[in-house]
Amino acid sequence: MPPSTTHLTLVGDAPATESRTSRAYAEVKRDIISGHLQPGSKLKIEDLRQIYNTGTSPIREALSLLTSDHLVDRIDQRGFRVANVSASEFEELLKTRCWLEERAIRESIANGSQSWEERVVLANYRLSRIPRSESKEQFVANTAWEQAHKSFHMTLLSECGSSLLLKFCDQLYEQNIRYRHLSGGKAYPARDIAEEHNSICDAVLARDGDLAARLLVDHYVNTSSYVFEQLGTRTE
Amino acid sequence: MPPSTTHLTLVGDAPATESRTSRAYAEVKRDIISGHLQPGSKLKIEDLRQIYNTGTSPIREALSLLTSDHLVDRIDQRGFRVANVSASEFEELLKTRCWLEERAIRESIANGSQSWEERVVLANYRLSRIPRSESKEQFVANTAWEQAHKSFHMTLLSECGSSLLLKFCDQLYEQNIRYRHLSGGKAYPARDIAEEHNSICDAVLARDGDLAARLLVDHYVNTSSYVFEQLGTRTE
DNA sequence: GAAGAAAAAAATCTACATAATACGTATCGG
DNA sequence: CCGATACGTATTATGTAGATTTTTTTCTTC
Repeated sequence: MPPSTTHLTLVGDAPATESRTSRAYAEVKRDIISGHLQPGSKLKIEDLRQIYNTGTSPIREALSLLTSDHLVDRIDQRGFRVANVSASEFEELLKTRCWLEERAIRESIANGSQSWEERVVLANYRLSRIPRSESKEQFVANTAWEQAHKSFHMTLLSECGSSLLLKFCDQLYEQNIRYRHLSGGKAYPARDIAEEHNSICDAVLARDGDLAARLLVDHYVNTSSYVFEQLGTRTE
Repeated sequence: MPPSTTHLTLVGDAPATESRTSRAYAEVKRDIISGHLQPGSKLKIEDLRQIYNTGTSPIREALSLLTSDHLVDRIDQRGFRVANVSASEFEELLKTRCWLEERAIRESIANGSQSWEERVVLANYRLSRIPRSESKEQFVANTAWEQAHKSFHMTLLSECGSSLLLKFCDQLYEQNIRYRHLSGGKAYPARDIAEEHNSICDAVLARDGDLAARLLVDHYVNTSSYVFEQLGTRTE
C-alpha cells in the first residue's frame, strides 16, 4: 500500500503563522538591501511602526535581528540606523568575500558529492534561462535573476562542510547585493557574465579547485569594479 | 585595540547609561558561555525576566541579539533556546576557526605595522604573567587569564585588514570558549601552552606567515582534542 | 556667539491583552 | 488493553498601549 500523505498535522518545526516580528524583519531587510532605506538614515521606531503597520516590539526585535546581518547599527539609548556604506567598507567586504568563498569552493570541490555536481549544473542552467534585466532597453533589476544568481553561487559553496562558513558567506553576499543596488540601475559593463558562470561550472565539474577559486574571485572582482566607480563618484 | 565583543555599541561615543537590554545581553551571554545555562534548554521569557530582574522587552531584545552570536536559537512562535552543542558542531566550529584565523594571521603578518608587532609582544607578555588556574591543586578557570588569552589571539589577527573577518573570528572564539567550559573544569593535559604562544609570537616577529599559521592551527587542534574527548563521553 | 534651562522628541521599559503552542485527559478503533 | 487521535486547559510567546527615562532641540540669558 502506498504511504498515505500525512494530513495537515504539522510535524516539523514550521509554525502555523508567521509572527509580526518575522514579517517586519523580512520587509525591513528587503527595503535596506534594495536601497529603499538610505544608508546612514535613522530608523525611528514610531515611523517604522506606522510604515510596516505593526507595534513597537516587532519593529524593535526585527531591527535587533538585522544588526547581526550588519545591515543595521544599534547604539544604546540612541536607537537604530541603516548601516553606512563607503568605498573602504566595500573594499573590506569584497576582500573578505573572496577569502571566504575561495575557501568554501575549494572545500566543496574537495568534498562535494556527485549529487552536488548535479545541483551546480542545474542551478547554472536555471540561471542561464533568466534574463538579467526585465527590460531590453534599459537595465531594470530582475528579482527572479537575483534569486537564481544567489542560488547558483550558494550552491557552489554548499558542500564546504561548515554551516558556519556558509552563513557568513550568505551574509556577505547580501551585503554585496545592497552595494550593487545602491550603485544605481545603470547598465552593467558589457561583460559576458553567463560565460563566466559556465567557466566556473566547468572548473567545478573538472574538480579543479585552483581554477574554480581563481575564476570565482575574478568574477567578483570584475563585478565590483563597477561598484567602485559609482562609489568613487558619490557626491557625499 | 581589538574590536569590542558586542555589537551593541558600534559607532560613536558611549551613552551616559547602559540600557537594560545591554545589561541583559551581557549577563545572558556570560551565563551561556560559562555553561551556567544548559545547551538546548528553553529560555522562558518570564523566568529570565525574574532572574535578571527586568522586563520582557529587554530580555526579548537581548535574546534576539544573541541569536547572531549563534548562542541562542529562535523559532517563530516557539521562543528561544540555548544553542545546542554536539561533537559534529564542534568539529565544524574548529574547522571554520582554523580556516578563518589562518587567513587572518597571514594577512596580519603581511600587512601588520611595527606597532602591531609590539602589541603582539605585549599581549603575549601579559598573558605569560597570569596563572592559568586560580588554584594550584585543581583547575579553576581564571577569568583574568581568559581575557588575556583572548586579547593575545585577537591581537594576532587584528591587522588582517577586515573588520568583518575579525568579527567572525571573535564570534567563533566565544563559541569555542563555551565548549571549553562545557567540557568541565578538569585539568588540561600537561602541555606547555605558554611555549606554544611564544613560538607563535616568534613566527610573527620573523614575519613567517606559513609557520605562524601552522603553529596557530596546531595550537587550536591540540586544545580541541581535549574537548572532543569530553564530548565523546557525554552520557546524554 | 556660548552656556544653560526648558520643551519636545524619541528610545526604552512596564504592564497588560491577545494568540499560539504544549500538554494532559478522554475517546475511539483495533 | 494498547496506540493513536481529538479536545480542552494551562502555559507561554507575542503584541499593544502607555508610562518613564534619555537624548535632542529650542529658547533664553549672559
